[in-house]
Amino acid sequence: MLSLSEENHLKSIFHLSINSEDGVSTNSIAKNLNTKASSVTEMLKKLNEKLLIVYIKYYGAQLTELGRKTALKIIRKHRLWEVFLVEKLDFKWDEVHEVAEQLEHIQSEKLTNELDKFLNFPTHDPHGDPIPNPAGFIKITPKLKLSDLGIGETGKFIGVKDSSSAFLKYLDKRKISLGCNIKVLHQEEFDQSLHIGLDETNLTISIKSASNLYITKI
Amino acid sequence: MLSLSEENHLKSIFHLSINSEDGVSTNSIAKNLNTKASSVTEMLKKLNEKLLIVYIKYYGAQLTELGRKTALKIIRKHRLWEVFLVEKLDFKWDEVHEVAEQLEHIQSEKLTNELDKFLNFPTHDPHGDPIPNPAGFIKITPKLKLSDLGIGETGKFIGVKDSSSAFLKYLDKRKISLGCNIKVLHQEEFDQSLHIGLDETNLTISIKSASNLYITKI
DNA sequence: ATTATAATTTAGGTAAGCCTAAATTATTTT
DNA sequence: AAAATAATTTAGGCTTACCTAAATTATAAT
Repeated sequence: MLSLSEENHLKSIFHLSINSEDGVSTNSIAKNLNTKASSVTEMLKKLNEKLLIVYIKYYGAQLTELGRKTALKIIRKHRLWEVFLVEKLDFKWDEVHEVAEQLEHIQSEKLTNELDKFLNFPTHDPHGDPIPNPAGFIKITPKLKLSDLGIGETGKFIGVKDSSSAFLKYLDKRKISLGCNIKVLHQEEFDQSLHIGLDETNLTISIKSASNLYITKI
Repeated sequence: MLSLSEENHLKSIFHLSINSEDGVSTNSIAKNLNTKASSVTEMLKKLNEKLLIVYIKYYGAQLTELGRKTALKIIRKHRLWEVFLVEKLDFKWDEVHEVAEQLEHIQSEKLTNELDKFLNFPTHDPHGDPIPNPAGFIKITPKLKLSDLGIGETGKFIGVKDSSSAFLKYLDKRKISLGCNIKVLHQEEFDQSLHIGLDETNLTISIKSASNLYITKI
């Protein structure tokens, strides 16, 4: 069983290593977790001992396969709880993070898997990030935005890039809600705005808005 | 903000002071929390400093009004999560405690209140214990058992006393489920068993089973 | 290639929350 | 009421997870 701090360090290393081959630096972890580099060094030694990372002095940390799986199990919980908060408890997308940061540390496989079932096995969280399976497996696919679709293509709305409350209100007003299917009907030439079909209705949104919407192709 | 350990001590004192006027003893808390008396003494000093309890050396601890409200807010969360686990995630009544012990420490008033709403403002947890309101107010009523009802009276099934899996299976088989209404139709003289009405059906249960079912009168 | 700067680690300290063992106070027994 | 026993507190240690400041190593600049 890992401590809260150990779990947070693992998660941080996972996120920071997404876009880089080599070791995650002590400083970047410290910045990410709002602690000091010396505290991180200490923890890296411990995680190395526990075979969760490979830590080389002055070089940085890399997750082992075990560490990666462990991180992804925490991330799985985080993202499932986010879905729960938004879909069942009417949280806004920008309100979920702080609470999910706490909920992700609850230890109970049964809880996680029952929650998954209750939510109907969602594939993505409200920010469009994929949810790992129970074994900590994840398919990393580049995030697709609505603006990436061609004319005539349809996508399922799975998340937002910018979750400012202004943007969320904008979506609410237009009845664009998580999970709905959006078809790109036409693109204006002069400002690239998109005409889209949504359930029974059609509407127009700016290219800026469209590039804020994450989708999966259907 | 209280630490996990502070919260657990408060809760423990609350539960241990239910049936006694005077101070809760150091030893009883230690036993309850699986720690040592010396650790408890330390904590009692701290909680006393924080005005959550009144602690008198060699006498024991009593909750202040603030401490009581604080304890009840934690208990509110515990019981709401228990309802969630049983009603939404198909946990059995005897599986919920360990997980609820973790969930009760999540800090977010919004979360607690939205959960309450989502569960439709339940009044009792699956063990028949009342759920405090958001301000930490609780109406303590003696637990009523089905066996306490008179002939012709109806009660709503709100919890079980013994939550052994044998008993839970017994209830499942007879389709006696949380929240259903039970009317006492008749009592056999020779073994005190009860004939009860339940939705469309009638059935007979032993007096022992009846005294295991908590109800509220309707 | 030195030197300056930045990143990292080490050394040593602190607070929380636990522990054991010894000392103290309360309670019960005789 | 004194002695024995039980409960409680105090004293002193330990571990985890932080911290600051100093020392060390890596990297960039001249």
